[in-house]
Amino acid sequence: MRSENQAGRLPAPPSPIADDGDEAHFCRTCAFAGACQAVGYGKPELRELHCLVEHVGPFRSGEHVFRTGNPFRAIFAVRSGTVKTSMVDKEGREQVLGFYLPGEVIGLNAIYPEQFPCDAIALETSHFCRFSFPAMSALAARMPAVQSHLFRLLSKELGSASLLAGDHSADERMAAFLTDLGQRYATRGFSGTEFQLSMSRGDIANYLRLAAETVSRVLSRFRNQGLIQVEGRQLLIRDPAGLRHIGRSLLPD
Amino acid sequence: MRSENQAGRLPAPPSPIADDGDEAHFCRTCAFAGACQAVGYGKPELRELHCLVEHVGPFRSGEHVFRTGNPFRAIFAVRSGTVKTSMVDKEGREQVLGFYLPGEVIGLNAIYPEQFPCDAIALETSHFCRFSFPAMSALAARMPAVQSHLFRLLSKELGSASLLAGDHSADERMAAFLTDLGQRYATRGFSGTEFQLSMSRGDIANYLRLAAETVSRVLSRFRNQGLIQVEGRQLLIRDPAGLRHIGRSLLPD
DNA sequence: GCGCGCCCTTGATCCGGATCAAGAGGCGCG
DNA sequence: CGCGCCTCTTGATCCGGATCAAGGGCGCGC
Repeated sequence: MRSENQAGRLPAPPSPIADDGDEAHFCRTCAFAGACQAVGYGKPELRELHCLVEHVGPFRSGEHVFRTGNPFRAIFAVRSGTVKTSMVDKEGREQVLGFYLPGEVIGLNAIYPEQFPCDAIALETSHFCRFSFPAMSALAARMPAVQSHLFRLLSKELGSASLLAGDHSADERMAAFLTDLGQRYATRGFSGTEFQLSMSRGDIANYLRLAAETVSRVLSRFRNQGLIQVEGRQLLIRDPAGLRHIGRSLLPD
Repeated sequence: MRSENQAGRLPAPPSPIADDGDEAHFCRTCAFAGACQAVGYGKPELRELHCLVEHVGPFRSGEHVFRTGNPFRAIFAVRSGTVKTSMVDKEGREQVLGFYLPGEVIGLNAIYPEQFPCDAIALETSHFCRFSFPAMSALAARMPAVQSHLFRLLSKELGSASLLAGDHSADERMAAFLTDLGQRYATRGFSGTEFQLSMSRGDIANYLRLAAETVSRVLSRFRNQGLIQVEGRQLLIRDPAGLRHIGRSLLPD
């Protein structure tokens, strides 16, 4: 399990790290930024939200943030690094459920079963904000903005979960995956066209329900078609519109 | 679009209809029963929850409960009948997202986008309870039980959405589908082994990401193996354990 | 009653992606 | 430095399920 922290051969772009924030501004790129803005900076409620946060990490590549069956006590926002969530089915096969970038939230699917239904594994050295869920719920009851923000986070994840469900070709899946990743990086203020794939081909394949060989082949084909430039895990999207068009049936709008 | 309401050739079992309830008891099989029980019957809060409900229907087979793009104002609990939710992608292909039985809730994935991201279409004559979402949110802020119930509903749906995502054989999907349907009927107090499939083979196929022909073939095979008895849309599960075993990799526990 | 359309079933063929196989490149470690 | 492991790539073959095709049953409207 080598550390992904060191730069690779190529000059790596600055590592995506969510803005650290401070008492007054909190993390600007954080998934809860909206909730904070809604109540206005400096209000006592923001201080309360800020207080129930605990910074945890670093987790090195391969380390678990939580494990299947752990009692559910908190949700986590990614501060830096990348995480994958995955389930292991009864036959011992891993199922990658998703990848989470700085500013995104993991653990929401643990609310109902009251224990984590999946593992969360760091793909590179990562840091998190830990939000105690009981405290968060109590705060939500007093702050409508926080409550509706939680509802929206949950509902949003519902929407994205149904995306990878359809029956689509390997090309469509791959194109949509890369486009989506780029968009999410862009949303958080990083480059949406040039970034590191922090997960292995095997993880991508598993997530997209393809074989690792197929992922490799599709990436090669995209490279030959001039859609992307890819060397190891370093990716450059040369034709974002073309890529988006291939994956259009899986992508919103 | 013929009405599914009339009984078929076979003597149909009593049509699943969620208990109508009254001011004191509300719908016992309803998805919100838990929230009501949590605060105790007869309390003023229950009256409030009961008050924000509006009964709507009947919707005949093929009619829309809501359409993609409709502004989101309310969620719906199925009171009687069955609904499918589906999206139509940019190529005009339909994607069935789910089937909802009496007592289950539709519309949760509309919270984030603030408009319905899918269509909801009655598969047989159906009735609903309509919960105004703004009113529900306001109530949730005052009643922790309602709030946590909403969180749990959302989180639960997150869990089930990731089920059909994996790459599984047609047999596994079909077995898991039938087992799941049976379980859900059983949870609501109906027979879990004998019921009507209220959706067409085409809808099942679309939902499971299979061809309609494959669904037909798998059902025939299951019948020949003595796992089920099926005549048209009337289904009897003869070997629940066997069926569950085939679909085990998709099923919880 | 008769014909038409829809849903369902079953058979034949085809194809995308899985699987099997082999080899290359990089990295950590002894 | 050399070895072994792991990841990635590329080629060859295979298979499950899609697609194409045909036919039956039933409900409904004329």
